[in-house]
Amino acid sequence: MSGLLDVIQSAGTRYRTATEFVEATLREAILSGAIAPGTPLRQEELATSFKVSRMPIREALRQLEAQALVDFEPHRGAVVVQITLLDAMDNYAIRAALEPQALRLSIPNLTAEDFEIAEDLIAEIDHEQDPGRMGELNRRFHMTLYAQAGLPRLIALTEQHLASADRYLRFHLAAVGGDMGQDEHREMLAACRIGDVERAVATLARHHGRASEAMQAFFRARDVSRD
Amino acid sequence: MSGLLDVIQSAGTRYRTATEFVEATLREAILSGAIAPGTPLRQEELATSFKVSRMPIREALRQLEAQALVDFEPHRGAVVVQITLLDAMDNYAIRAALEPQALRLSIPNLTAEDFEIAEDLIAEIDHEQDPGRMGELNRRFHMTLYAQAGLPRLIALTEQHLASADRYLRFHLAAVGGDMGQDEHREMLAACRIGDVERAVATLARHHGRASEAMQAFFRARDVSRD
DNA sequence: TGCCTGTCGATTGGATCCAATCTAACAATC
DNA sequence: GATTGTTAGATTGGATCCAATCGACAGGCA
Repeated sequence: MSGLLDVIQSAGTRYRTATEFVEATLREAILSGAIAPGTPLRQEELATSFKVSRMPIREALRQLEAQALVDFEPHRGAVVVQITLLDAMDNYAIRAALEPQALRLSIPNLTAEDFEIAEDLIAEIDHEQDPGRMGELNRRFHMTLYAQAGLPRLIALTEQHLASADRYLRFHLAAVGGDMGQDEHREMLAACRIGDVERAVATLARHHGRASEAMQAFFRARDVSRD
Repeated sequence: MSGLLDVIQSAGTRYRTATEFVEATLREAILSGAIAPGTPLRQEELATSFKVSRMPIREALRQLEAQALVDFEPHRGAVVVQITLLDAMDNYAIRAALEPQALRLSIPNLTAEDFEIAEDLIAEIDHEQDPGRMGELNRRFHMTLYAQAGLPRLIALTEQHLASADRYLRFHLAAVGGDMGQDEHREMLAACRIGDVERAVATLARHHGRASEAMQAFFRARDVSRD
């Protein structure tokens, strides 16, 4: 371990084990696209660049496998899972199931502070140019509205799949022409404020449906196979 | 490895690595309740009983951690996650979100063969006494109706959480007095046969709602803390 | 030419070993 | 008697080592 934990600990978030650090870093890299889909993840290579042995790498890869971020083939190693239209649709379908549920349960518990945070995030998204940060702000806006659902596993699962959506962000933005759906964000927030669960959920469904259709048309138009 | 893989390969399902075998076996044991919630999973102990070294054990435990079946605490090891009312409600909420989505997408693709299989499973459940097998049959019935959704991740995630529900099966059966909700099963299947998506989904929602409420009342009545 | 086969390097799966940390029991102090 | 410090054993995290498997390529054969 030696020098690694020092670096880790000086970097803000504290990780208690090398495995945790490797897992979090790799996940972030995969979700952001820093490591391209299809890239083979050589254990020895990762070990030297993380300055640890292969063991924490392997444990981290197993966790990422369970999160469906890498494919494992015995004696052939791990590969970053591809992005296909099917995967994108799959992700949308899962989010379209989980997010309304989370929202429905959360709305009754949302506070004035939550509304303020959500309001600020909408404003930030308006002024943001960088696609990567836009994705993060979008994620935080949605999670703010879901966070009071009171069921930790539901919230974690929702966040995980919302984060996975970042992998499709480039395509998403291209598909919808840079429109993050701010109108729907505002309408959702307004509905949450007055406790109108049905309208909030319906707006969210429209949000998902519109994005999903745009993405589908986009992929169909320029064929998936590349990238 | 030596003697282990022989045993594995003669046991029906073939596992390609010891890690896979350990992971599947432990998950099964946790879900069925063979390993009680709260049990610490000592790596050395598991290693000797599986007749492998600690390494495949560790990788398997990491995967189970990502599936929220064990809790990991640095330098303290893995523990089978507890069963609480909150967890049960969490699981219901997730299933209540995922399963209608899977069903909705699957119904248009269901074939006559699927209906036959589902029909047979309903009959089998009628005549089954053993709670463990009843849980499995119930799971297979539901999955049969979801299996044609066409989205692999959605299906896998649904199955995973349906399987997790087995952990609450004992409580579930006690709560509903042994009634697996066969009336609703029959109504769902009938609706699927005639392609009535809305009625099928509504019946499923009733199925979930009834089970969830019974479980909640049951836990409340006899307090969660024990078991 | 085209196909099969065997060998070699690369890479992973698993075993063993060492270091770091936690738990628990016990001693010392107030 | 309760609390705190200390130390030994148990247990995990990580490193290193060895064995098994895969892919590519070269050579033999029809």
